[in-house]
Amino acid sequence: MRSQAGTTPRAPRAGTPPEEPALELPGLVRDKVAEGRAKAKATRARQAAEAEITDVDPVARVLVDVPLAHLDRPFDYSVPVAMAESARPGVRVKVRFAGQDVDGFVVERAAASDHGGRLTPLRRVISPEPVLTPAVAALTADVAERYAGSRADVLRLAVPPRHATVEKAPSPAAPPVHLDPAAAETAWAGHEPAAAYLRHLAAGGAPRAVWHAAPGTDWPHLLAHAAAVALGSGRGALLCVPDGKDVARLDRALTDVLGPDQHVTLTAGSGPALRYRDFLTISRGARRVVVGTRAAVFAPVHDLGLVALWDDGDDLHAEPRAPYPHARETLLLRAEREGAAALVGGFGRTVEADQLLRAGWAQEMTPTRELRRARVTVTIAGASDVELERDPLARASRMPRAVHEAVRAALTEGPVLVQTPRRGYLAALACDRCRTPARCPVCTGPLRLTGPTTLPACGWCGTAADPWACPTCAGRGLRAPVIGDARTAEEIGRAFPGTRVVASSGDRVLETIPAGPSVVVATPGAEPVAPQGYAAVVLLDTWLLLARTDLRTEEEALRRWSNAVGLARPGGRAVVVGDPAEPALQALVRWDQPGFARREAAARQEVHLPPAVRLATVTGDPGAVDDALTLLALPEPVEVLGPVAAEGAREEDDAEVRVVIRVPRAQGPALSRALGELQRIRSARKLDPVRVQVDPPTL
DNA sequence: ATGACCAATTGA
DNA sequence: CAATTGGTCATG
Repeated sequence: MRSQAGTTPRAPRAGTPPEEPALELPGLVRDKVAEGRAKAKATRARQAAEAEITDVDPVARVLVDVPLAHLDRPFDYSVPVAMAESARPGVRVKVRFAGQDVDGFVVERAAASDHGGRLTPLRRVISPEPVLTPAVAALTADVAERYAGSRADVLRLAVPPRHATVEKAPSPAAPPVHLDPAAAETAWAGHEPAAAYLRHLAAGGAPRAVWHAAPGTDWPHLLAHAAAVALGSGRGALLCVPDGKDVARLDRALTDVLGPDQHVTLTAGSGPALRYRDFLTISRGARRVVVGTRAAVFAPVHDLGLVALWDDGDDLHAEPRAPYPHARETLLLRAEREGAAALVGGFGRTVEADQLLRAGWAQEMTPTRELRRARVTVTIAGASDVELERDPLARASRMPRAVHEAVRAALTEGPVLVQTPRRGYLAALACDRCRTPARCPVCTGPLRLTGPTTLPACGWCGTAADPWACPTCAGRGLRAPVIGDARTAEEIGRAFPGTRVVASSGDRVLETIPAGPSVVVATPGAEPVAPQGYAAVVLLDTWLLLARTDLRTEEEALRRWSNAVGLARPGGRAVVVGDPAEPALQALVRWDQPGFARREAAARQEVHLPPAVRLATVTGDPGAVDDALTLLALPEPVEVLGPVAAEGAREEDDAEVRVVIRVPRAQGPALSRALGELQRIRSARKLDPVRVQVDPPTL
């Protein structure tokens, strides 16, 4: 390769800067200078050999993969002629950065650089595949900013690792698709204003809705129809669900509605090769309908027309890796930036979704009164002591007679689902006679079993409860009230001899249920789907889900119950064992999760909790957190709570502390900016790291 | 991170 | 006075 003038290996002598040491320096220094010159000469020779710079757009802006927050911006490199074509925006490159070879993405090509000095040439284009589309590049910037995290971290979530073999294979285009425009409106009948929403979507619009599904709704089919409408408008669709089981359901529904080979599924389970293959299918535009779990929110869907999220209250939507983005927030940022329609649906309603309605960001979509009536009837069966004592059968199976009768009747029509809280879900103890939750006599904290052999002790202050006496009935016995699905299944088997009873929970989740009359005992979240829906759904021990002390206890319990009741068939029954005075249970009976969320939102506003306020935590060593607070330029008004010992920290060895920072909702972006700035300063000054979480899912 | 550079600090 | 250490700055 021919060298350019001024960059030839002979150039250094002529180009020597005036301040460079002259030749009469002592021997040692002269040797050093000579050595440095030889090195520079070699470098320039190498660069000259590789780096004749292209004429058109000779500058490549590159995001370098370094973990330092203050380097989180594009750097300019020159583009050698050999890479003029391949170094397109979106490709992976290798560049020299701060003396080392690092990976990066080209985000832009430009005619000139505003960088003063000489540009180093790109070292290598790793592959000409443009894996970071402009839309996703912009999204990663939004997400990093929102969560005060580094863009490199978000890019790692957004772009899967390369797999060279997979890249060689082409991605066949989807076959032509034939859609029935009326089918979607028929499927959505009964949810208002779905028809208007779908028409708007079909016409290329970007309507946004928070959707409350009627119980018994075959939601995968409705979402598949919505995706079909987006596809019919010449655009793509991205559907995000909590787990692999839901992906599988939606996968089947999409095949049903769109035919085969129109969509791609993305799950965490598939290996690196499959993951990259599916990613390429999407980034190359060979498929434009994508369904997946939270990792799919960054999928580079072409011409995105619709983003949909199912059951946004499920904690699986929260990414556990820094900077901890939530699928809901990422999708909504995406809908805004890419002008796509949005659909946030579920049997429940989160206060965050309610916030979208109150802010006027989205419209509400709910079942009509008629549809709700035609669907599932929910009743509460009180589990009063009296009833239990009179009814030995009920006592054995924790089922009041009313439940027993309902199950018996339903079994003649179809399968029955029994939801029972998970073993160890909360190892809080209760009196074995009257079932009053056992409380610490010192501080009224919940008594727990911390180990199989230890005495029950208070979960808050650690006081051992020995001896213990029930303040209600003076009983002396304690029991772990969570019986677990296996025991429950056994008990139900005895109560209904001749009925098939199967269990689904934890690591043994049933995909399908046996044909014919059967009782399925499942823990929350592990309920199998019955093809035609359940004839009856029973919720046992509802008080247990409410026994947690978490912020979202009630909302979360209602969500789990709603998801179980949602699996009932149209015309089915649901019977709930619990306290009829409990507001969450009343909301379930009335199928008024939106009303519950609205009241919950008001309550949170009063006590300054999200989403009425924007909240962030800063965690780390006491000194590091202290430094962080000094450096933080927080917006006003602001509340800083703590520092207090961080949760989960063991007493002696790692004494991490945490502060909670909250600001009015409108100051959220300012808080994110301040925290981002903090991380940049901290990283530039090499201070001890702190973990920043914006909107942590739990506190 | 890594390296360069400058300034203050330490040792002979 | 030179050698060393520590803080700051830039990385294209």
